[in-house]
Amino acid sequence: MVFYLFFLTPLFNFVTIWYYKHKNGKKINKKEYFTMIDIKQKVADILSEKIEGLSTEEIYELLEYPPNPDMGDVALPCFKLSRIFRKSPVQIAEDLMNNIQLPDSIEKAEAVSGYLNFFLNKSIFIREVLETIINKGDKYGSRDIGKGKNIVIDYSSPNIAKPFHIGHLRSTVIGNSLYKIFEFMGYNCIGINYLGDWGTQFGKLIVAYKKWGSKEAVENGQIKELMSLYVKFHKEAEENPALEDEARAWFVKMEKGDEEALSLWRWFKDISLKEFNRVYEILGITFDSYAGESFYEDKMQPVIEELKEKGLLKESEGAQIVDLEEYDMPPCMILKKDGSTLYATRDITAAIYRKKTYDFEKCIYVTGVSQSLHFKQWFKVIELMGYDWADQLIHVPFGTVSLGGEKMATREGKVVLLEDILNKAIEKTRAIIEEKSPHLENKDEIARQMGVGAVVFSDLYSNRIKDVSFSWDEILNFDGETGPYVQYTHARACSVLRKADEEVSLDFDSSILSSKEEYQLAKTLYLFPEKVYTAMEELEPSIITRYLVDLAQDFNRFYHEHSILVEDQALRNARLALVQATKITLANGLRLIGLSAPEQV
RNA sequence: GCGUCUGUAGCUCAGUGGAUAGAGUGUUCGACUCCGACUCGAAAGGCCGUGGGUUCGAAUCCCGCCAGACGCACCA
Repeated sequence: MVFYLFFLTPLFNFVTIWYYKHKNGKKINKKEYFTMIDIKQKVADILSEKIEGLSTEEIYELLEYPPNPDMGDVALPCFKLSRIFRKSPVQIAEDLMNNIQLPDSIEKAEAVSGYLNFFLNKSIFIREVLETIINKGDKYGSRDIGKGKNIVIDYSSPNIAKPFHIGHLRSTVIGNSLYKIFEFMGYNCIGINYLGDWGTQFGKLIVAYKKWGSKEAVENGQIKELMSLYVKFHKEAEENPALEDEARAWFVKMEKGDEEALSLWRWFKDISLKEFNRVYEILGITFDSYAGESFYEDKMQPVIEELKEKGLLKESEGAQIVDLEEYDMPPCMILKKDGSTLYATRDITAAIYRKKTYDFEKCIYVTGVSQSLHFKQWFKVIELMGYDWADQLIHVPFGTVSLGGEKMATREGKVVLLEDILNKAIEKTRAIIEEKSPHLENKDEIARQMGVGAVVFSDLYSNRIKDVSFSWDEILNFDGETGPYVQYTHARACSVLRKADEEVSLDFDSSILSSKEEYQLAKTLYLFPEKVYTAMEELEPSIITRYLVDLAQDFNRFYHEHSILVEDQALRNARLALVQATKITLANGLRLIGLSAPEQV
């Protein structure tokens, strides 16, 4: 699927351009054409006339961006062509250079040791890029490839009765970013917070509460009291394993509808939700559905029947399993020997329900990498049930968060609460604002946006599969490649535009923007749609995070080297357009990773 | 033991089979009468874990080994 989408990109552009060119037999609409600029496409079109035996799409795939600006803007490595044409790559590059006819938009082509390097006409390129961005505004980088298609994203999904700690942040922010990215690509997204509100851990909590807790203590201590009961349970259970059986028995009672068990469960759930919602509010994250595990309690029986009917269920050591030995996997357990259900039972049920309800094109699960096998197993069960949409289920794993080298474990009480981190980050930002911009309006809101931004950005900074070691110093560091740096850069661009106090006009002379900083900035701006697309394809928000740092750096270099609000009106107009385009792109990118883009900080 | 993932500058990390492997941070040295210095520039810093293989070409693909993380039936 990934390969398929990748292959489609150039085709999509090609077809779209063709469509615009031929629409109603009229000349193409300039504005529409500019929204589709694709410099590789331009080069591929030129080359395809001279290279026989390769389609435009194949040539497109060969093209790359040179590592160094001195080598041009787009390059064709001729080594692979060498075999087809039985000529040396050097020769091919030179022959092509001498034969191709360059349009105005390409200044020159140079053959250099087996590469054919194309140099764009800078002025035309900058004009096209800036016009595109300013015309499209907050749609710059968006597509409509997902039009009419649904994508379910299952993320955050904290366990009730456990505190929301730094480990939960990753699922929340990665999922939230994927939601925004797919939405930007035209998909209709359904964000589901699959709350862990069912299962044996409630049995444990009930046992602990009845033995060592009290109504008063829970009402006063809220989730912290629940957590300490949970921790105490595991401590005691080490000495007295019979407690585990008691806990399982209480869960069986829950599944059988025992009123005492259920009312305690509801109470614990309410307490937890209050806490979670407070954190989501600080983060500024919402969900379309909070259908947690308990939602599927009355829907599992038919699925178990279905597994039985399809001959997949097998008894083993008293439990009901689906044997996956044939696929080199341990069995997928469906029912425990006491007849109660498990995680996999609910996941399978939920997937079937979601397919029926949302008719998704993809259903994405954002969870820790430690659950990889679990997903592999039950995805296989769905396939064995004969559902051809099994390949639409996608597990998006992320690395483990550790605490000073040790794994965080709620059971042992070793956690850093997310709310504490967010509040500290906000506090720190607030202090900086107080010092640097004491006259700022709504300081509290800006402090929240930037403090949260710092934490979220740092979580989305590396490839999601990497393990992270939590450190207060790192998460509260606002220097270098951080959220505040990018947000600050955006605010700075806004500030210049405010000072200019004039409409940014599209009527500017792009040939004035001739410095290397200006050209480099335009090139980076150009890359944004491609980066967003890759981030979607690879389900990897860090691609956008990285890009934003590059863009902010390029802008700051430009800003440092050149004055924008100069007397020369033509130069001023052109540079303001560049600033406006940067502002738009930074804001769009920040939005896609779930950060605010305040205009003043 | 088996399986999955990770290993790149002192540290944290980027890096589509292609040209001289890049940022940030830390260290050293610089730049503010100037649009917001939470900024910018320069220097130093690399057997890309290791040994083979494939290829015109490998940090990138394949195999072995080493190190670490995470899994491997009644938790989620």
